[in-house]
Amino acid sequence: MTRQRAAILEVIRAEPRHYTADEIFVRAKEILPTISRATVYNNLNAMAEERLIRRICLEEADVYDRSFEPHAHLICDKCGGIRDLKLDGISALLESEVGQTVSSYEFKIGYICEACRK
Amino acid sequence: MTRQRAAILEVIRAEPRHYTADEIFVRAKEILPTISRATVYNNLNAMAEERLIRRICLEEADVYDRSFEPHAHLICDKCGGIRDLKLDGISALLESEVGQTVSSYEFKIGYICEACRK
DNA sequence: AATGGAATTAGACTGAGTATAATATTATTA
DNA sequence: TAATAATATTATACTCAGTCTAATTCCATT
Repeated sequence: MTRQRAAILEVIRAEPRHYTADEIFVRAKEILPTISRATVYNNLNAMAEERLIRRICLEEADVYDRSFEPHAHLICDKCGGIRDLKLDGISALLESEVGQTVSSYEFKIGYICEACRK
Repeated sequence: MTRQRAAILEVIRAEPRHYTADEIFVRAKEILPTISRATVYNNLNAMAEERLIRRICLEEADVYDRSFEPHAHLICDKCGGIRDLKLDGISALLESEVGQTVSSYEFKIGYICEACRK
């Protein structure tokens, strides 16, 4: 665990929200001013590969989830805000319907968030 | 329905596989040699908006689905191949767990396809 | 045939993400 | 501790999917 990776993880896990690579870069720079953009991208890719964090692919840019723990994402059609949603029963459903080992999944659900419904 | 949009739809619906915007551009050019890349992107965006087709966001580039009909996508971790999967019971599960109207969803499931398992 | 609105075209532009080559750090061995 | 090897970081150039723009073409309506 290099200082750079620690800083990146610190940023990702500081708040529940989901950051883009560039937001993480800017915030990590506040902790480690010499950190390079490439290092941020490298580590995000490596950590996603190692299943330490999860990449969520959105329209504009990818964002990152603080853990790999499987859950769905509610994405507001209006403001683009993301909310985590633990879906009980999804594993059983998947297992029975897919009929073979599922390595991971990404489940994005469109809706209108409370703030935007007002 | 312009000739351009018709050509794009013809390409998308010619085969069950999922094409990138650029692949659609190349194939649409065979039908309508003067078609422009911008037109392909414009129409794909418009048709996705109108829920005529569906955009699937993959690592490399987005691909398009011939219909908007809700279903999940099995994506092979090795070769990247996509297979459609109709998941019965997902609507009921979503309705009960989300607790409000779901406008659409995108469900990508990682697995190893039959060909790659051999 | 003339008018006006909408779609298309060509090509310049943007920016998220990648590749590269040089440098710095850490681990290993003697 | 010093020398060596292996790995990670840095800075920056680069790529390329997708967007933007301004000029042109198409098509419906009168």
